[in-house]
Amino acid sequence: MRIATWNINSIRQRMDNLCAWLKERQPDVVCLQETKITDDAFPRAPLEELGYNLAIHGQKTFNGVALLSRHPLEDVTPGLPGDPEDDHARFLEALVSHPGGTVRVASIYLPNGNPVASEKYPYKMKWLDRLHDYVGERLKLEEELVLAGDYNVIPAAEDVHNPAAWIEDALFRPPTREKFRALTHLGLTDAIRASSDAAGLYTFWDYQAGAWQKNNGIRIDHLLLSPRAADRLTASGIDKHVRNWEKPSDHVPVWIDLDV
DNA sequence: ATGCCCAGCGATGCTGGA
Repeated sequence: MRIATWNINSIRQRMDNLCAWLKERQPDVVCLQETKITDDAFPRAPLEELGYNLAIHGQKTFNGVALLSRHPLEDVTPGLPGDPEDDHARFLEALVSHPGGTVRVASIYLPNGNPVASEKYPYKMKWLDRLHDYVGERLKLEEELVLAGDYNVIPAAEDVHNPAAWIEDALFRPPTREKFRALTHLGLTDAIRASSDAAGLYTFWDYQAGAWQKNNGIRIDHLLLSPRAADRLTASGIDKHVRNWEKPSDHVPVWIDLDV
């Protein structure tokens, strides 16, 4: 089973690229972020015509997550537990039911957190704490669990072209990375890092200042796997070439293959 | 040294992104 994540930066602006990439990569499940659309306006038809079931959790203007799946989606649950006041559409979980069993998949759009001196940074840190609590509970189920999305966290120096320029940024400053490590130390495997120590495996390049042309990128889109999912991991990849397409998102798709 | 670009909203220049 192939599972992918992609921050598409507006479903309306990216539908042509999304459909072209679906045909090319043939994923079974896709976690989307930054759909930027309300559920009633979500363009379902082109995706359903390609054979995907949809689960969507959106809002007007910002955020918005979705799941596409060739297999049936059950237990569809929007929202990360732990803060009833949080009305951002940043989390959507479902159980993918395939012929050999089930895989639980969550599409995650973690808060950016900049500027650090604003209320946005504590919101990000609290969101990481909530995710930590959620993962602790979920791992008790000993399922195949895939937490995929835009984490807005650069895990380590080898995941950023120019670490010095990012050291005070909400995506890379040490307290952020500390919380991300605490999360993975619960027992999650970073799928890309399971197969390569190479530096320069980026998933985002800013639209500004020729960042793409200079390969001034960062790795912030991750698939984190439960032990049972990690045991089934056979391949992973970053579809960097999509950043060269017309009207690209600033993020590119990341995918894994699970032998299930 | 700083901003550069893109999207949404909605009517024009702002916010948010990372």
